[in-house]
Amino acid sequence: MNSSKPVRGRPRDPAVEKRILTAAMDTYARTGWAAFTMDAVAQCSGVGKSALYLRWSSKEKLLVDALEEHSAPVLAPDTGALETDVLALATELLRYFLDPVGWVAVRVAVDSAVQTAAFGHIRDRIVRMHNEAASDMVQRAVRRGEFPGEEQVQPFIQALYGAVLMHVLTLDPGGRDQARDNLEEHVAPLVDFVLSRIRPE
Amino acid sequence: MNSSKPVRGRPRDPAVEKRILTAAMDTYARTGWAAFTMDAVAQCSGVGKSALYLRWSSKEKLLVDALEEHSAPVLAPDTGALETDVLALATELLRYFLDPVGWVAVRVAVDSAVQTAAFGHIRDRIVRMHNEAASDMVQRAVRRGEFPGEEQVQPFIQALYGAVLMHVLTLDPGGRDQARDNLEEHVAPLVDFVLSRIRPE
Amino acid sequence: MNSSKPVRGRPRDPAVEKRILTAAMDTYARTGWAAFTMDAVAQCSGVGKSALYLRWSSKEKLLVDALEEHSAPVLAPDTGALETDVLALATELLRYFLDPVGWVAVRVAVDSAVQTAAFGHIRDRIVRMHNEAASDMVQRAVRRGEFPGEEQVQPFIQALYGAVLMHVLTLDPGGRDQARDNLEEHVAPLVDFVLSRIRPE
Amino acid sequence: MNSSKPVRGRPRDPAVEKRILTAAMDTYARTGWAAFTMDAVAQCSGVGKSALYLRWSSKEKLLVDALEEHSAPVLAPDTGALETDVLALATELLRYFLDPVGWVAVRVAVDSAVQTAAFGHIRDRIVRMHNEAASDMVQRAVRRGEFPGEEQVQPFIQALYGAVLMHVLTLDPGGRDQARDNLEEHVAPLVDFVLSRIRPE
DNA sequence: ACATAAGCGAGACGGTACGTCGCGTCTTTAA
DNA sequence: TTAAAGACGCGACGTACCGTCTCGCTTATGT
Repeated sequence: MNSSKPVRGRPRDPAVEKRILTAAMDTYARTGWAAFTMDAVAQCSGVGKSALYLRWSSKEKLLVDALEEHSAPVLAPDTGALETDVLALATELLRYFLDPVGWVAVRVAVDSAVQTAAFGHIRDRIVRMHNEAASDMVQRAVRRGEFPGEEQVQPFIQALYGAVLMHVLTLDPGGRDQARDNLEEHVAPLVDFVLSRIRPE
Repeated sequence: MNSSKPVRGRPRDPAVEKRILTAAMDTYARTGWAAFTMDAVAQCSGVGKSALYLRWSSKEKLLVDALEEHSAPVLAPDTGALETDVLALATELLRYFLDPVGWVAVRVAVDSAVQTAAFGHIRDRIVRMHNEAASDMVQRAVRRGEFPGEEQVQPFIQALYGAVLMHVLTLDPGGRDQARDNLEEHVAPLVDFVLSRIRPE
Repeated sequence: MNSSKPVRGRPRDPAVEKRILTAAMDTYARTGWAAFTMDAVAQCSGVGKSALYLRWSSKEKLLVDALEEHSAPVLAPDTGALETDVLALATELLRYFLDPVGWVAVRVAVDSAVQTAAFGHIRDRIVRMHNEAASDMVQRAVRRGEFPGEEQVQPFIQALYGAVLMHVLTLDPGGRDQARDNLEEHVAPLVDFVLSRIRPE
Repeated sequence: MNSSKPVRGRPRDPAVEKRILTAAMDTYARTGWAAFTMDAVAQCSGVGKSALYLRWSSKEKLLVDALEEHSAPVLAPDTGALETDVLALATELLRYFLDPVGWVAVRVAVDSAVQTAAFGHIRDRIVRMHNEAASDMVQRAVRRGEFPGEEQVQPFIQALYGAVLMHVLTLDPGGRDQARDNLEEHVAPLVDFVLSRIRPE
């Protein structure tokens, strides 16, 4: 069925793509946006700049793809009960936000929320990616009768996500390190708060 | 007591400082980070680059100060009841996040959360600035017996702030415009949800 | 044999080099050292500053090369007799010193005579360039028996060059303009004097 | 009699002028034109920039005055005979050209020969300063009948000065050091050449 | 087999912003 | 009014990146 691409010329080396994305994440994670340079990524992945611009037309686009590639997108396992589902999701989310890779998603989403064209639809993809898992989870709870009404789904998700995000944002560098080793301890109060009044008293 | 600075040489013109900060916010708000240029700010404020670098050693530092200067830091009025206080605060917060100036605060906080030196303590300042108003508000509620316990203060604030932040993050450009004109409508569900967590059943 | 440079990457465009050198001389000649700006040269030659600094690490270096490139280095024609040779050389030299391009050579030689590193060997190149033609001329005269002894060659050349140089240095702006149109008239007395030193009585 | 200047306000400190001129020469001699900075001169002489610009309207003007102040202007002693006069003058001239202070004169003269207004009459002053001593010397010789005719005066002076100048210009750094310790040895051949045919055979 | 087409590493290129530094002026306090 | 200190507007410096462009070479397909 691949007769539809009668590729003439040398085919793209898939290894190159992989090397670039890895190098991109490495570079960003290690040195931050300021030193996230196309030349640096090229050098670090042993690739010419042509290979980069052949695939991504700008730095931003590359970063987003690198991000998407290297982020296990916060799975929300079906534990059978909302409470445990939420705890698992929040824990996973905290781990994600504390990881350089995960934090990039936040950064890009925040950046792209205000930018105009060519950068705007990136936020969509990131938001959607994260929303789906959470929505599924809540829908299951609704079906089980654990969650009051349809109209509180978005506020719930936004409060949950937002609480974890704000919690991370509030931590100082030392706190971040400490949190990485005690995920549940940091997450529990937030989950407790968000679930209170939903849980049958 | 001011013998410690016997003012040698020409003193810095405070008007210059003001003009720069205004021009900085203008430039950023109008053109975004990409076109937020030191030369542009200098030109637009009728100031030499020396005057800029005499006060701020980098673009980032300048932006942060401009931010702090020009952001009325989300006053939480004392309406006498937690419910109305929270609604007012959340509305103000939404307006703030939808404003270019306000969104910069988020951007910088997110950026600086992961960076190390020379950019790190900025997050502290921003976080602290926003935390104070909210904490005061909740403390008042605690005193009035409207708020259950001390240990839920931080989760409450983080959920409230986070929910508004996530809400803004979720909006597409069109939604942002629409939200600016219907602040309460967007804020109400979130406030309802968060407040229902602490309402006695 | 050219295996020593296997030409990796895009080769430098020789046309760029040429355009820069021309623009450099133009800029210098028109506006003098004060307005001889790297940005100006770049702009005027339709070239980025990168292309400039890729080849010359400083303004001075560029000027020197521009100089060398665009100075027909005072040819001393073989007329068959010392007297006419000297007159021709001196006339040519006067024209050269009165030309902005030529005077740069003097300026740079004088500057670099006292500077130490990174600017010093430039004087050598300029001096050597001018010395060769003159030495050839005198050697021919020595072979013809028109010039007394080997040991007077350097004093002779230095007196001849020096006399023309001092003559130009002595002229006021008006005099310079007038001299440009009457080269021989200005040169003749100097040549007469210098030649009379070696003429058999 | 000094009632004609009923100086109001604080009188100028003459020591300041002296300190500045000394610091100017020091700075130039040590570091060359590139590092000859108004701020540097001010700092090095313990003086504010105002004091500098109160007296000289530009860097160039200051340098010229510093130059004039600190250069014993090549005295040509009356030894009673042209030959010894010329030898003394040339020796003194060589010493002068080999001295940083003296070389500045050359540099400024060369620079100002091509520059337009505000810098041009400086060459006049320098040229005149040096011309007077030499002219006097030759006039004495003319009166004594040691020098042929009036019309050869300028060529003679220009050849003499020029020969010494070119000789210095031709020296490499090592040669300059060596010449400073053997002035006569370097000067003698030049003087011999210029004086030949004038001296009674 | 050999032309044609594309991928790829390397790095030149036109721009543009960076942060620094110097000029010559201005503005303060102290003498 | 001078003097020391240093802020100020301006503009060039030399560096670094962006995104594009050419090289020479490699690796495929199509004839």
